[in-house]
Amino acid sequence: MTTKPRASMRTAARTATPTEARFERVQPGTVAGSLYRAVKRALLQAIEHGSCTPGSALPSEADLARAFGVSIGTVRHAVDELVAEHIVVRQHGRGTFVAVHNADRFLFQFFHVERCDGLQEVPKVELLHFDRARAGETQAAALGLKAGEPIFEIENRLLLQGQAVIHDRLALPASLYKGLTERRFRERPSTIYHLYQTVFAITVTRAHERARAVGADRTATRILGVQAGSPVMEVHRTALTFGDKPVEFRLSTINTARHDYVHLLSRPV
Amino acid sequence: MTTKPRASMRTAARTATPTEARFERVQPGTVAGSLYRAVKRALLQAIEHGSCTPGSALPSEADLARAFGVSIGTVRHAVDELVAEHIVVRQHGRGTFVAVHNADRFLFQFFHVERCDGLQEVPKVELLHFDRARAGETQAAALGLKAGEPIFEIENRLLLQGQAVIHDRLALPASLYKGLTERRFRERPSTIYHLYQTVFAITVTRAHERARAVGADRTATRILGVQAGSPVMEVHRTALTFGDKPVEFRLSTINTARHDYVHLLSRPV
DNA sequence: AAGTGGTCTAGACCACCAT
DNA sequence: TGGTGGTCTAGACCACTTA
Repeated sequence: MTTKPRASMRTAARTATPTEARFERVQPGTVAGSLYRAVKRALLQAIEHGSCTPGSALPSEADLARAFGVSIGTVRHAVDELVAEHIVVRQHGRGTFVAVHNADRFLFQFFHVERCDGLQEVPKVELLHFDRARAGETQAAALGLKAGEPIFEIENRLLLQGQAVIHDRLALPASLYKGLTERRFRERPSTIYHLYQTVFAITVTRAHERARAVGADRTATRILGVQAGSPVMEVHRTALTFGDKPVEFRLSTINTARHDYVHLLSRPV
Repeated sequence: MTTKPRASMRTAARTATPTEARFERVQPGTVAGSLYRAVKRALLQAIEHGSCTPGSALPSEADLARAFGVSIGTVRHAVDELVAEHIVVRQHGRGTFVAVHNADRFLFQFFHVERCDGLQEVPKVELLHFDRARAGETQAAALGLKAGEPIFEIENRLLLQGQAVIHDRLALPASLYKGLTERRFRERPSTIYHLYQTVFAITVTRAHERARAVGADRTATRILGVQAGSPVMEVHRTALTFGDKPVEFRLSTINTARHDYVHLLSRPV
């Protein structure tokens, strides 16, 4: 396919390389025929399979180019796409790092409720319930399981400005979160997605949500303090990891009396 | 955008005249210091000021590089960003075209209501009311006007699968849409944003929405056929053109009994 | 066959960060 | 000062569309 003879190039000594990943020369794959896509795939594999852990630096672009046997421009093209997908983060003068799920990222990418006047705030999360259960129809469908397969079921109440605004019911496939306990969940140091990422090597990369307006049921009145039957928003979120594999289903009930669900159509570049 | 946006694009490109824009050599500007940003600004100016009209082809990348006195790689970097912002569309082997607001783009970028089972459909729009009015507080704030400034107020009912699902109330600054008449609005050949673009040279580039759940009022019951007080979604949308200038405010009431408001968090690349 | 965008190379120099 | 990403060049060849 390529005219250039790719002479065997020994991978450079990686004594200074901060990750453990070993990269080999790439050829344009058959699936997505371009070289930069092959490089991207290789980097994704390394991140997905734990050779490059969240927060660690990738090898420098020059090193990657040498290791893969491609030019720097090709490496940059691949990394550009990973940056656009929030998989890695570039820092001028420092390096390129595997993105970490911290509070900022959660607020920016995965949390869309704010006060009517536009005030944004990281929600305070109260754990209400933690249990093992079996997937119902909806949960199973969203998670790609069969009904009855084991899941963790977790209930949270989210507070904004000290007020209960959101009731979340999470469903996690038990097979993906082996060893998860209530204590471990409760004592996580950061966001829930940070817990998934650091303890279970599950990185949430994308999600999709479907929202509708419903009347508040008993549960909503009890947990959010709204009147029975009063209008609240109900959001079904499925969170995905690499390869669009579902790793969390979340049913949220939002009291939109003093808060809005915000949606930006086409972000600026 | 699961279907092919090709056909419409193709027609548009064939009928439109090639661009008349004349480009001069660029220097790295003082605002955003890089050369490719200067190229991007120049292209945006040309599009915004009508030298490159919607549907027409940009000069080829080689020509742009010559005209601007930069290398092709620099031109591509600039165009890459315009593509990411949906300002232009590349077509391999044909050229790069100023994006047209057609039904496909509307569905893909600006319409987020679909049937619970995931069925997407271009809504049928019924005009209910068309009038000149004066901006209220909310409308003025969203549009960057003073309360009382003249606007067009337009009411639509949107049908999906033959059922009334959405009630839209649009507010347009009268100063931006001089000569707009009910007839012109009613007899538009395509989407509303296509009308803005072709007749008033207003291209909607982005929008932001704020959604909440409310009880259906008299108007909602009359127009959507829902029970008084039943939960419906209310969405405030502000549509923006270049430079984030607001050009439309839209208040939507959505009957979410059989339809969902959909939100994709982080699109794939 | 001619023209377009898509990929890729093999460098260069600059801006930024840490030491 | 050395290493990183950010920008830019001046080409080459490939894939695709149209005439």
